[in-house]
Amino acid sequence: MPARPAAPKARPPRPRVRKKAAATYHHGDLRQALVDAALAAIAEGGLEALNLRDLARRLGVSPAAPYRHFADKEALVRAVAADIAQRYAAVLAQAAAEAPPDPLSQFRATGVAAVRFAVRHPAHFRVVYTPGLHDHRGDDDPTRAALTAAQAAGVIAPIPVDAIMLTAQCAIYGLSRLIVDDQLPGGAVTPAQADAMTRAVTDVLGLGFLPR
Amino acid sequence: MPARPAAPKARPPRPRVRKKAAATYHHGDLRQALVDAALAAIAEGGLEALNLRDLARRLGVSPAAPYRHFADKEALVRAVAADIAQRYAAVLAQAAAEAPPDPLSQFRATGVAAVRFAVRHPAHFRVVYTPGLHDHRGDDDPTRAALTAAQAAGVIAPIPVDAIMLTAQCAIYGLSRLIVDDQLPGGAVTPAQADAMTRAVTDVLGLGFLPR
DNA sequence: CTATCGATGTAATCGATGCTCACATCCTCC
DNA sequence: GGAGGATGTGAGCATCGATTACATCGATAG
Repeated sequence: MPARPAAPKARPPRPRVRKKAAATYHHGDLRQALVDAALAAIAEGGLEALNLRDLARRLGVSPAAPYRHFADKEALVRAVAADIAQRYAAVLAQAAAEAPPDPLSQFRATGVAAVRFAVRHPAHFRVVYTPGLHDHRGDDDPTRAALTAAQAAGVIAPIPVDAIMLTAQCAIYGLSRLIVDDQLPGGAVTPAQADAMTRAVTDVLGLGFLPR
Repeated sequence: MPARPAAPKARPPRPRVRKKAAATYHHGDLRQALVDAALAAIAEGGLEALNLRDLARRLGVSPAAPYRHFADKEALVRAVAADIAQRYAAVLAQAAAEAPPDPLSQFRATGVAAVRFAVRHPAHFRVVYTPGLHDHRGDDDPTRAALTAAQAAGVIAPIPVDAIMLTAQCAIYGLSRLIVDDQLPGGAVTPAQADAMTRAVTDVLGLGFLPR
């Protein structure tokens, strides 16, 4: 019997990338397909719902195939986290670019953008902040930049910049997480409510470091 | 052959609670023992390292025994989370009781206590704040109480209390999580550094809502 | 005292999942 | 057109959560 029987299993045709057609055996770009599929699976059911066999099944590939591209499950998740981190950073940068240049506007805009991202993509937010999956310590956070510039220009009060930045980072991250983890009184949070909360938080913070 | 052979398997003697001795078969208080063992296992290796078979093994009990006391693994983890939540609340309450009664002191004391708990018991902190495991929305947080009382006494600025409380909660929770998840620049955080950061954050917040 | 019954623990087993290994297939490049 | 590396397959192992039928124990009623 030949190694490849007539009708081994009905499989959906796989998208090809490198060559035109001749669709079988090799996938084309399994690595990226895995990352994309994992992204979708996580968005649906969270990180706990991610499972390599299911991913392989959806891509019409054997359960062992993913291991040709990722050493283990965690490596795949790290790739996914890197992907998410990139989009997240892009969203923040764009928000800052579109906002007026004054420090409070910048600060508020990036804060709102960060919280919005968390509200819209809670599962992705959790993954990108899961310890060990991505390093956020080098993030050149637009918030930091805006605040540093503001103090250099003498627009904000003469308190240690580090303290301000730390407080701002904590408040925005804390708000994001509390919303994402549904741990705020009143239950699930709508996008509009999230925006209002972000504005409230940035205002209170602004009271602290803007001169009056 | 008798149902219970002479030397079935060498097992460590199990602690008895109900009666004096005659140690075999029934454990005594397996439920509590499971919670305690889970607490220890989580403290060592985090929630991912928790596994029912290992727990059963350590307690000298069959892998199926835990299912007599918990419907499934999640039920056990929920019991553990409740246990942690109780200790966490007690720690916060004690810190508030020991601090001077003025609002900033109260606020700072509970903040410091919360962050300290996170630094000392990072795995437990993560578990108690894992979504779905424990409901924190009813937490009568001493911080909230302190701030409400303070505003009632006219000690803080006339800004919406809700905004202040939200900001404070976000900042303290955010700081705790950033430390626990090791996502702050500079790597791992010592208890002393954590205290300093907490004080910095509470001070910046205090600038916002304390009248000047 | 003893028969009974509910509570608790056991043994055996299933199904899902991460991962490995030997082998098959295909593409590229000399 | 042949060799070799890259990629995918199939079979299978180990671990773990969970279930089921059965065993054992302790309390209690008669």
